[in-house]
Amino acid sequence: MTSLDKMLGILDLFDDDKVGVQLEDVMQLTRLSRATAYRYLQSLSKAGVLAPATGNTYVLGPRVIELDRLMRLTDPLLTNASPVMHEVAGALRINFMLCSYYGNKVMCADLAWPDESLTRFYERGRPMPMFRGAMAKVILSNLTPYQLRSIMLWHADEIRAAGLGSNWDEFRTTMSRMRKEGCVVTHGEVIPDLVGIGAPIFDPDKRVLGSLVMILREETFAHSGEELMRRHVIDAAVRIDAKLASVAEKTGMPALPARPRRGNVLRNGGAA
Amino acid sequence: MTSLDKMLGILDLFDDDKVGVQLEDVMQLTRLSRATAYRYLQSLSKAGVLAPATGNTYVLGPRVIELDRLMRLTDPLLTNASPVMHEVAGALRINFMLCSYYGNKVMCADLAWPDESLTRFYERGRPMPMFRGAMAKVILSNLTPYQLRSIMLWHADEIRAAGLGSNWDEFRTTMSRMRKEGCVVTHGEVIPDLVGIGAPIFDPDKRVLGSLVMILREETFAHSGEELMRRHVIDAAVRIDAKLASVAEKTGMPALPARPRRGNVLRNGGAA
DNA sequence: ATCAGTTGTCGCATATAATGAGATTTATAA
DNA sequence: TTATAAATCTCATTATATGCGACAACTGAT
Repeated sequence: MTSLDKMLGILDLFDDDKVGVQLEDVMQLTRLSRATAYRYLQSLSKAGVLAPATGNTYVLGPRVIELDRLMRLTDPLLTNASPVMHEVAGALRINFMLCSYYGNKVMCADLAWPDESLTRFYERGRPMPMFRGAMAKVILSNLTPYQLRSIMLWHADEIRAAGLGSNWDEFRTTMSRMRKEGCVVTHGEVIPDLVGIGAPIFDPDKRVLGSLVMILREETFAHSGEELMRRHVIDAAVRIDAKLASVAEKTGMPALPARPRRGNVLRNGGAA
Repeated sequence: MTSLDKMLGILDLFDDDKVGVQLEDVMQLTRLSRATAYRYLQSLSKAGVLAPATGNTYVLGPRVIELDRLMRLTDPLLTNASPVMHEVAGALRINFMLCSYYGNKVMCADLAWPDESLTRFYERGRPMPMFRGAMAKVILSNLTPYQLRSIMLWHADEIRAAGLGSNWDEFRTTMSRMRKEGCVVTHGEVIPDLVGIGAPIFDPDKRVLGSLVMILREETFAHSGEELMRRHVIDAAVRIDAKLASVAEKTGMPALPARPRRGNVLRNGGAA
């Protein structure tokens, strides 16, 4: 572990219950001297990632907000897909979620939540499971064979536990079948009593960018007719694909932001 | 400049027009070898701050969104002040902005924008000037003498340019007067034709957390009566202070997140 | 599915640059 | 203002980041 990694490890100290880190925390984490712990905190503070606070603590800094703003501004998924999602959700009075794929994580990127009778379990920035739920499966199934192979290599146990196959051939077959279906329907895999209907969103090069997911109660789902709902989701996703393609056309391909990809996964286990 | 700083410097490469960095950019920035540039990118990617993307580029990663979510969840300003601001803005049909103070930066934390006839110049995450505009001045004027002194030491020219005083005594006097006023009114200092009326927001220890700013056109301002508008802003700010205090009471002081502070300013020029 | 070309990683020797201890300065609270 | 705690600096030491070249992983074209 390099000093770079140790410094970045400080970010791991933050979670929902810990809003500020103290020198002690850093010393304990890194096993480094007081002076060096301060040096790390200083570097992060200089970059604005942390900010010194009262009470000998350091809190997350303004840079985080700035960078998040940049992402919101430039994420093709947010800028193109969100409007479509909100429109469709509003018209149908059904809840939707937009998920983004980041090489090793599936994250909720945006919500359209017209049906307030359902609690907003999800929220922007919350990490989603990788092998459970429509949002994840629809993305997984549209990855390249190469990507799938490396994921299998490192997450065989989780894949088996999720019932996606106990070996490479089974996994591959399951994924292939899901992909051909055009969308994935899951029942209570993330939250009990909720059905997710997910369709993939592709960039102009046909790489999967993320997923659009309809979320409804089992009861509503039963009344609405599966076929119809699937069509709604797929149609919306296709509209988004077209929008992405037309933007790419207009701006001349290269201007479209590059999309996340797995790193050198066979070596690092998909940590990147 | 340490290697830690050089690595974090990679974040500077991103801006509104640059959504992905390439190896070349990093090598040029750091003047380091190909291998080391990759090492930096790898560390940042492992931490999720960056994500490898197609086209040999690295984009901002999911960690940024996660950390931003944490900040939104725990920022006392957002959780306490936003609801009050939205309520007041809605009732008056006047636009408001909530600004946060981060030791060396003033940033827009949230907006309530009921009057859509004004363009939304501002947005969450956009850095604000430090010496211009009601949002900044109201915060500045409520810093401790110690903090003011160190700011004067490093930003004397900017302070003079902003007309806040050409020496320590003048600056101190100006700040003191503003503080006693209870709120600051500025005309077109950030955007022409817009008036800002800002009031400070304090934590239970009477330290300034940020500012609440009413934003209206010169014309509207003239019609509305300055005194009345000032009262509206101050009243809202006081309500927020009370809310913050009562939360602190209930949870038992220490649970209230610590607030940003300037680092060792006399040495590092307030970079932290 | 296989294969050439590109992008990313690794192993190792070397020297640079990070580290720890303690002195010193800066910040905060009384 | 002064006392106390927090943060930073100085400097000798050596651990560790660096660069080079070889190699592996990935991409996309056949």
